[in-house]
Amino acid sequence: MVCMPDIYDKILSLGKRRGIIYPSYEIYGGKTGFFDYGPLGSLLKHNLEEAWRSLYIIKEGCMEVVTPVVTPFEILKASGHVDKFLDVIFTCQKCSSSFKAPDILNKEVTLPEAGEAIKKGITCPECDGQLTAEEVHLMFETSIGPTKKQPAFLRPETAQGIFIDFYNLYRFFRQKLPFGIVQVGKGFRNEVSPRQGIIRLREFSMAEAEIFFDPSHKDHPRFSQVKHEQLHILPAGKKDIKTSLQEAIKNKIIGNQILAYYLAITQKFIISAGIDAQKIRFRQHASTEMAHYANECWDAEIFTQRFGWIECVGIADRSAHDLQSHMNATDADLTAFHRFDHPHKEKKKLVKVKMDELGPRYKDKAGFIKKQLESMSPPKSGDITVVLDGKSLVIDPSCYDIVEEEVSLEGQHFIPHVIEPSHGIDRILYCILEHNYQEVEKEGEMYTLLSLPYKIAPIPVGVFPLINKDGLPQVAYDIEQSLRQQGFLAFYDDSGSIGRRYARMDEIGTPFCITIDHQTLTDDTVTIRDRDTTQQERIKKANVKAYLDKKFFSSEKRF
RNA sequence: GCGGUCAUAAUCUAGUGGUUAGGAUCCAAGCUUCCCAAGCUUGUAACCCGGGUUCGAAUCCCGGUGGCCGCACCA
Repeated sequence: MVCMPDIYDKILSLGKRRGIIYPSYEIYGGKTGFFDYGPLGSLLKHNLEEAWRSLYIIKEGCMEVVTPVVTPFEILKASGHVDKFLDVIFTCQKCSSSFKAPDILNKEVTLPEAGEAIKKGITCPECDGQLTAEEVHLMFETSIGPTKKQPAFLRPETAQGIFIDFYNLYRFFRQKLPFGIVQVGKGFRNEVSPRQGIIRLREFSMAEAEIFFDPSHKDHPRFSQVKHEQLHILPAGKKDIKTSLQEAIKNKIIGNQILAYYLAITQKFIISAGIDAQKIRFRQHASTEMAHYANECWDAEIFTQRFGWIECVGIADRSAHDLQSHMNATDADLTAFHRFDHPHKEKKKLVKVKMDELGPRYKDKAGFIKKQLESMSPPKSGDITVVLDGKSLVIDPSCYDIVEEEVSLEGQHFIPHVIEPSHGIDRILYCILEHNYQEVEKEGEMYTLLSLPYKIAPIPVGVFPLINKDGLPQVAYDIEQSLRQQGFLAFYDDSGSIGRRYARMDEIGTPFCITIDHQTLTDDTVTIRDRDTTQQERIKKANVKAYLDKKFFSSEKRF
């Protein structure tokens, strides 16, 4: 296909030229699926992640944790990743082609089953050669310990670290639901053959939130604030529609309010981060494509020129899957406790053990017998038998009383459910660049501008002397330093014409440029230029900080 | 993984076997410059890697690596 460089190429080119992104390991020829963030890219990514934290931690009240990347085998075994992130493939001995086993056998198979199929005479569909079966992981394998190696993986998602800590976190939140935990960090997937450049990475950054709640209360307290939000949604197997969240809930298109609430704030977040509101849709996963841990999942998809709709945020109802899995695998209690409004009282017959009789008679077995007696409901009449060392044993009635007591049940334990909004930071970042990349014609020349939201822009303000004499550079330099001391990453530049300096700043999305001219020397005023309008205002030097504070705080695209 | 296609400086590119690989942009130094990529001078900087054919290879052949497209895979 012959094509002009599309916007993806332009962004990669700009990114490389201006220190936003570089292909990793470039001087060694590069490695597919890995990208470096350069100086400005790091600032950009940091700003995006901070904006996300500002939303989830400050506004939504979640708390952040940091857990390891290296994850022992058994955790991902319990969570289902070891079994589900595994492909069984056939490799031909003769022509070395590889095939996914299910493609050839038309069903999911285990490795031994694939081996059986070979014994039964399955051969290479290309050349009829002898096949071997093997498993390939989509997780990066590693091991813990230099000598006695324990198998481990680099995490495929940050979420598991949160689930593992549930017991501690529930106590931190003083045993009250709902609460949310977030984590921002790296995840890894050893893609077979990553394409799509920065869109499909083997090592990527994600920002995940796990919202724990009582499944009998799937209402969200702030749902009413978002219920009129309009979303472009694409329900599984249906046509896409524009609808309000309220309608979507009413028509049972979205399963519950909590899920719907996070769809709404996801949309608000990505728009405020600079995504074009017209290029967002929420697509529901069909049951066949859902990850093993989810029972309802919506992807926020963002439209890009080269790749079309790409999944940038996955919002999944993970139900009790993960906590249940880790409970099954360990003895940990990962339940929450729901206190009834009024204790449930009921009369109950109980076995009361008399230890002064039982103890001397059964010695060291007495404790074990006591446990059994107390946990059983007493028979209406006759002897009570317990099982000791595999044998039935009749317990003498003198060892216990049967009493009727009123017991009060204060509440019950349950496994919290989880809604998970999971953001692909790198993908969102690319989409932000694409949606804010503008080429305008300026006096016959192509002029490049990144119209980034103020808080995302890597450099918030440039400071220039109009010309390099009469002491203007020193004044500009002092202002730059002063802004830096006050928390603004100001950038001093005195090279080239003033227009070129504005252009350089526009190209990396710097919202404001301060210029020092001769008037500054007489009345302490400076000009401050707006990136989007190119209009200038003249303000007092002393008011620069306040001016910027106000602009950055009242920006439409703030968080 | 299979097939197609491509690979020249930070970026975009010219270069059909023959001098010192050409241009533009960017970048840097200097001059100039009272507000939007102006101009002048100077400078840094490239043939993806490995073999082969040839007197001679950026150019032709083979292999590898990487990008892109299609299929497959993944969500």
